[in-house]
This record gives sequence, C-alpha cells and structure tokens, in this order.
Amino acid sequence: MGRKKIELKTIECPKEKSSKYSKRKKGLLKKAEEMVILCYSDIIVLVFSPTSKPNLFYPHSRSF
Amino acid sequence: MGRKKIELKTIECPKEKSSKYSKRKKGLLKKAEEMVILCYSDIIVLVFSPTSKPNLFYPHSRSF
DNA sequence: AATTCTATGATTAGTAC
DNA sequence: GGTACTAATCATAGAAT
Repeated sequence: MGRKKIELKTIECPKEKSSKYSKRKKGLLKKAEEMVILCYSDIIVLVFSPTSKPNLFYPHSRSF
Repeated sequence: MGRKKIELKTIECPKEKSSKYSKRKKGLLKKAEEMVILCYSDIIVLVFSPTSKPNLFYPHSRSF
C-alpha cells in the first residue's frame, strides 16, 4: 500500500515492526471511528502491542 | 475513497447504511488480520451491527 | 442484504529528519 | 520515539445484480 507491496508475514526487524505497528494501529482506529459515525455501529477494538503495554479504543455512538 | 468523497456523518438511508456497514466491516477485519500477522500484535475487534446481531472477530497470534 | 465492478479517494512503505 | 513526504498500493462509493 506504499512504495512497495509487502509480503504478509511477521516482520522480524524490531524497528520496522514498531513503525508499521504504530502506523497501522492509527489507521485501524480511524477506520473504526469512521464506522461508528457513518454506520451508527458500536465497535470495540483492543490492540495489544507486541512490545509494550496494551492500547484501548472504546468509542460508542450511544450509551450502554 | 470510492467514486466520491463522503461526508463523515451518520448515513440515514437504511439500504445505503447496510451496504456501507457490510463493506467496511470486511475492510476493518482485514486490516486487523494483517496487523496480527505483520506486527505479531494481538487484536480483538467487536463490531455491533446497527440493525442485526453482533459479529465477533477474535484472532490471536499466540495462546493466552 | 450481501456481492461484483471499477474509478477514484485513502492508506501506507520506504525514507528522511 | 515521533512526524512528514509521496509514490504506489489498497479500500471503497456508487451502481448494478
């Protein structure tokens, strides 16, 4: 999706893996937020970092 | 992202909303799967349909 | 209500800072 | 660690089925 097509396999290089993780987490959460707004869907996304502490994204379009 | 740029607000037309929900759910889960593989990240995505029953996506790259 | 097609808008790989 | 650039790949809006 960028300069090159990448193979769908675990990135071994830690630096590269962190960088991709960070960018893709941002992208994933943006998509989730868009769905919440556009489709009035409730979504919960839990993303556990491969290297550090977990990140929680917990939006809701209506109260529980 | 398609033929036209769309405004980020709740889609009122039920037909249109279902169509977008279905497509975007698929896209969101694909992104999550890619992250699981590429970044060795554990991800849980819960998507609650605005109109029907909930959908669960629960992949994991290592055992809990 | 889910799927296909495809033009076009969105994401991101590689790089640099 | 994080952001910024941008070429190239990817996702999807609208329409049709």
